[in-house]
Amino acid sequence: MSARSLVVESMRLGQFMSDEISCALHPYGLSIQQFNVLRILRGCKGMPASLQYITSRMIHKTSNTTRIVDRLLEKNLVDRKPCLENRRKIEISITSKGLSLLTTIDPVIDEKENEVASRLTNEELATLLDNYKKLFVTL
Amino acid sequence: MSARSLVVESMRLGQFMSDEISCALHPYGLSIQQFNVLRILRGCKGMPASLQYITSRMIHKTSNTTRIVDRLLEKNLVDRKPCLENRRKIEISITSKGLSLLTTIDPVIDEKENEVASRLTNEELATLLDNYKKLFVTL
DNA sequence: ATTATATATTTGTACCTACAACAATTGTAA
DNA sequence: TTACAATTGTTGTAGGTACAAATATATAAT
Repeated sequence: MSARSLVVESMRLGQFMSDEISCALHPYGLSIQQFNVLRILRGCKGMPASLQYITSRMIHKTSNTTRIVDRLLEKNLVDRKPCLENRRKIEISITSKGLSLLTTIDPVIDEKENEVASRLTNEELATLLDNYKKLFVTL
Repeated sequence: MSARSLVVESMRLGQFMSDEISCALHPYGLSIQQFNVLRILRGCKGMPASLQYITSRMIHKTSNTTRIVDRLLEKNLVDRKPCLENRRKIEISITSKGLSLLTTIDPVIDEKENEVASRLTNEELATLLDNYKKLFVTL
């Protein structure tokens, strides 16, 4: 019985977290996936990233990165250039507009994350993350 | 820092669970949402359910139940009749074909759920579910 | 050089989610 | 009764997920 609860409640919790973040992002016109791609690109610190690299860092591995990047392009939040060394690749980088949007959003998301995490003590949180590791590979 | 991990890893875990179940359902041509609706209807034990009732039991509350039921209808896994007492409502029930499909799938899902749950001890599992309750309302 | 294989991205399709607008029906209150 | 609000379900649209096939380029093998 609790095997089923584990599966169902884990899905519900994931959905809950996703809803919390999506909701906080809504005023900025970003989906959670678009936001994630922007944060991945910021993490590259000036180095452009290939689509393949971005995909490997996303939560939904089978998500279609091409089309998510397309939407960020339309909003001028990212740049996209063919890679000269390897013409199969394209180089994606975050624009200054993208960076400044992230700077605006950062504190909102931080607060949301802290608000949720504050429902657990530090010990409970550590135990939870530890149990996650036993359940699945968390790169 | 671990506030962010909590949010991200919870989303990842939810995705992992969802993938595991989706994958097990794939040979039977059911999506996880379609499967969920069938299980909800079986739980009604002969009583028909309204779309509203089904929606209230689903993991994704904003999911479009009309269209998910449409697909189950096409496969003759559910029935759909107007409600005579309240003509705004419709009555959905699982067919015998739907019931026997569930009977086939049940052991496959049970095994998958047990396999995942076996990675934790009973005590760890209880603690995990307990922490879930602190994080969000699990009806 | 030609062929085969691997890599990197794009495109297509079915289904789902989120949100909003709409239509029909029912309930309520002046 | 008429008007207004609430309930129930449907439809439309944009974006996303999952899976598979297609395209282009690069690398390796013969």
